[in-house]
Amino acid sequence: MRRYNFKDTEKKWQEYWEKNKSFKAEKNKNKKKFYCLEMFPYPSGKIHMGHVRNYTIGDVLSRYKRAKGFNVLHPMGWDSFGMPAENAAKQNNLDPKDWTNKNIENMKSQLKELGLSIDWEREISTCSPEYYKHQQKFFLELFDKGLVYKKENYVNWDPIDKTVLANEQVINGKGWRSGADVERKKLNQWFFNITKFSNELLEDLEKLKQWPEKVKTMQKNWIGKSFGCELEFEIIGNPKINKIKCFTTRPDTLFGMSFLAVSVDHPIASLYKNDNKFEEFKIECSKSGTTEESISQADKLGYKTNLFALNPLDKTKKVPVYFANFVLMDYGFGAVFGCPAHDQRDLDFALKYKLKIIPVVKPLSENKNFKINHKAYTGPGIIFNSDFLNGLKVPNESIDETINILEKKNIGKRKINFRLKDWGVSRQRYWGCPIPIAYNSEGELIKIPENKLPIKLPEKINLDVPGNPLDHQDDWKKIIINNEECTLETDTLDTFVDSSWYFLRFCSPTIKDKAFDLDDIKYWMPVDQYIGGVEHAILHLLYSRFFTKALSYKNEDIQVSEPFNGLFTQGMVCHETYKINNQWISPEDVTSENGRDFFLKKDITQKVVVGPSESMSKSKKNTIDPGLMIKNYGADAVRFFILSDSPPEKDIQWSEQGMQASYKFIQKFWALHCQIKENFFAKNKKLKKDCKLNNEMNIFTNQIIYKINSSLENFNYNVIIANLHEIYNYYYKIKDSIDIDEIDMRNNYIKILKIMHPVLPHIISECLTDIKEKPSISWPEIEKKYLEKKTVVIAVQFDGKKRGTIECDKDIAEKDIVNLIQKKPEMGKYFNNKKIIKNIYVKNKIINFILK
RNA sequence: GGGCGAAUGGCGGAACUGGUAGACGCGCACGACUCAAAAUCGUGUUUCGCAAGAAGUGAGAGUUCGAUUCUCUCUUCGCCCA
Repeated sequence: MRRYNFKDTEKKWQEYWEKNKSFKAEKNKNKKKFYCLEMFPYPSGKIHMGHVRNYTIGDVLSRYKRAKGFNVLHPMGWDSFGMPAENAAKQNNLDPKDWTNKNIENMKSQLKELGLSIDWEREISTCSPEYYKHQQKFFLELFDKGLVYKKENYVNWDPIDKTVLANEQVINGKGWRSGADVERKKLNQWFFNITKFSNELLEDLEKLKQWPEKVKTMQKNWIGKSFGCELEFEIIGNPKINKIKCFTTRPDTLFGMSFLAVSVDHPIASLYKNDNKFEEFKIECSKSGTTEESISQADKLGYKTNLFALNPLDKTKKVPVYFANFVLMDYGFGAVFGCPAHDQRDLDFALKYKLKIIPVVKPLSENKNFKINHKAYTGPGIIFNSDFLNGLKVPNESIDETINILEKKNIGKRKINFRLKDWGVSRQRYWGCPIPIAYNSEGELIKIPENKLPIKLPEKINLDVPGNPLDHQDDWKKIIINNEECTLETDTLDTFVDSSWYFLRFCSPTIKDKAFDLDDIKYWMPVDQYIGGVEHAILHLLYSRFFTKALSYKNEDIQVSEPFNGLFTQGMVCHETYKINNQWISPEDVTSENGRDFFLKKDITQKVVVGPSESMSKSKKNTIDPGLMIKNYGADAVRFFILSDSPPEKDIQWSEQGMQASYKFIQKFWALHCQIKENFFAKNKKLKKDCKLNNEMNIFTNQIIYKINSSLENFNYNVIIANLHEIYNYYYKIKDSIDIDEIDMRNNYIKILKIMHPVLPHIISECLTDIKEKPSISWPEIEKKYLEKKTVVIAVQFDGKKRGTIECDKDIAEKDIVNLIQKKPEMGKYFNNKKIIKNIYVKNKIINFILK
């Protein structure tokens, strides 16, 4: 027996797959397709463990589906535009393109070392003009459909990256990439009209049966549909303004109104242009970001105007008008009425500025002296203190009935409002897809004509300039359109645009004149299984859904309404954190003898402080390099470990011990294979008959195929690993047995190898060819007769408590098993002096005696 | 503050539609091999108990012949939104 050499063997099979184009996907309408897609990576330089987990999960599924006879499309590409390239290039005086392409080459070879069953002929890269030229066409197509527009608005400005961030890219008031405090700034920006599809994006979530509920809920909340009404308030105090419009979901609390709050960006702000104190207030407000979150966390600030608003239901009541920092211009109409008694935010504001607090909803248990102190009442109840609304039940009856009244009086209108805002796609960066728009000398907007596309990025330019480097490219910016000299738009597109349609491009990756072939997407789309991190649950998935809908909007040729039929979100890879003197230390520099106390490798007198296990990140230095692991243990062992231990949707702890155990499994399995080969596959052996263990082996094999099969269908990949251990344990037990028929063993063992193949493709391919089998896999059929047992072990309960088990024939009748148990001496003590009131018998599982 | 989810040995985790809790792995203990160690192999490993046995799936209740699984209350943790 030779030791298993994973280095040579894995290389051999990777070359074999490449040479034989084993994973090439070709459209074949006679075959059922399966499109398996993992979220494509950003080419940052090296692959990380998150990639290993993501792509291993997808690879196991792809190989399984291929074995099952599906025509599998399993492509890979690169999300290659974006800031890190630009920053790295600036720091090291490189070209972003060179930096990116070098990273792609490196990561591609790393992915190949993992033994992934990818059709590399379909590789795409979003920074290539071959890709983004189609994106520019889409931009113009969406422009023509009225789904793209330009407007001036406040943006989240990242002062470090010097770019605009979408609301969802602002986390806790900081830029998601740079971590800088986000500022408010007014800019002219390009937008995609995603809100046009708000309702569709919400309703179509229902169609996505194979998506995690969690993700659907997150999207639902993000879209944020709310039912309410719009209201007009009469304003007095300044003849230039007589009305302000509001949106509210609680019109039934209108009699509790004690102020009206408007955004500092509201049109009426123009009345206070020369008011220094107002300008100061405005600056104060702009210090917090524009997200709902940062606004809600900021102190409630107000600026009292000389205006008053009349309560539309009782015009004898007037309330002051404030500018307030918690009112957003782009939600509703930038104005809200304040009802302190029933909204905590309004209450905080009212307490601060000593405004009236009038309760108008009381819980059923309270009387009409119900008072509000420091906690707003938002629960159900009954309307009071409200004239003709009194007695309405909150919330169902009161809201609806109030809107009816408002509509009748012509004061308000029923309205549905969405939290979702249009998608700002302008970025003031170089390394992104240029927007195919120019401006003529009058500043008019000109679409770039088809024959001038693509607008390619200029190469080898100076990036070390403030703001957008493209602004400084005077030669590049000049373009002649219809004999007129125009200036190119210098904004580039948000990289989320690049990833909003790449799954379509994979269907026709090399076609030149269009983004995809209709027939190709008709065959391959939608993606049957999409796999990626839950961190993209909102942004990327919502944008991709929008983009798909935008393309099929006014275009009957495209019948895809949802891009991803199935979605699986995998958990993160975590590792303990280490510190010395409050400095993070990499696991590579740490050593331990007992697994409890850790020391610095190069100086073992220095004790390392062990912190909690957290998701691997460069900043905490708790990363493990997959390249190194593959080098030390082999791809099969790494794949095996990353799937073991935890269910794929949950976080997994990386452990060196676990990694080593996986490596040992590979070695042990090879040793077992060699023994089985010698004992059962040698030519000079003779066949035997009536072997005792045949039946047992057949039962084991077919049961384990059944188990692995259902685990594969349900993403219970950690259970599959446990099953592979069981396979080893069982076959190790019978490997030298003389009580097994050779032909039977051979058949069973080949089946076993086949079901192990998706997880461990290299060693299993080697085992198969080693016993003269083909390395291409067809999934073994289950022989049902072996799933049905002849005898079963039944649990025996007395008064619901298990007291023992009994082996008997399958499907035994109730009276027979009762007889059998009563005759058993060890059961006697449970029956003594007691009467059987009844017994509950569940066939082949359990019998329960109720005694008295 | 709201929504969603989770809690099972020393650890990661199994358990089909309510029916034998703890599969599988790690760790640990003992043993074999060895001059010795590592590696490897064998045995054991929920807790209490010498044992027979009893208890046991975050806490408490409920439904049921029977609950890790269903219902309610609570505690803790995680994620998302605010």
